[in-house]
Amino acid sequence: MSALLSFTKMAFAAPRLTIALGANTMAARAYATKKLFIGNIAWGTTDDEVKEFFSQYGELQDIYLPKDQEGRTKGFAFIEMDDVEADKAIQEANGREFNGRELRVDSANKREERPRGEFRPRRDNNNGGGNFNREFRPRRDFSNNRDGNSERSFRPRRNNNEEGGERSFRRPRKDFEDRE
DNA sequence: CGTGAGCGG
Repeated sequence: MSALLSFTKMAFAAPRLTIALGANTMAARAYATKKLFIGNIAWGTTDDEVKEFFSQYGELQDIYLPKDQEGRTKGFAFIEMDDVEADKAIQEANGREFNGRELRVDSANKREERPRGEFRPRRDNNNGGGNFNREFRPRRDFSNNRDGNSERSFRPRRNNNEEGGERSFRRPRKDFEDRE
């Protein structure tokens, strides 16, 4: 009984092992890191702001935010940090407001982890529901002029606009008057 | 771009 008690006491009293890292922290990065995808970032957000925001969950091993020519964020970022801290960041930072926008924090595994050339739909904004079922609409068939003759189905409309009485005046052929 | 769903080097 007492042995069991002491065991549980030890288990619960086990101090959080704090490994005193030496000079090079990078070499001591024995634990896994995780990359996070941060979405819905406000336009004017900078690297330091993102870094500062997520440093409260742990030390950032990497941070990258794509920007356009004017230096503004494209709206998302990638950070890399310790695994458990990254999970903590997902739990706590996802949905939190940052610069007026609700952040979306999730693990990032889409671009470079894509195994084979899977089909990646670009922005399909045809139905705003967010589902990517691309309804394929066959475009109009203009292929019936492949023989190049007069079998085309499209005929240019005659110009019948009589705006202000000034219809398109067609000059009479002088050949007739001169000839006859 | 009176931008706002997404996944970088």
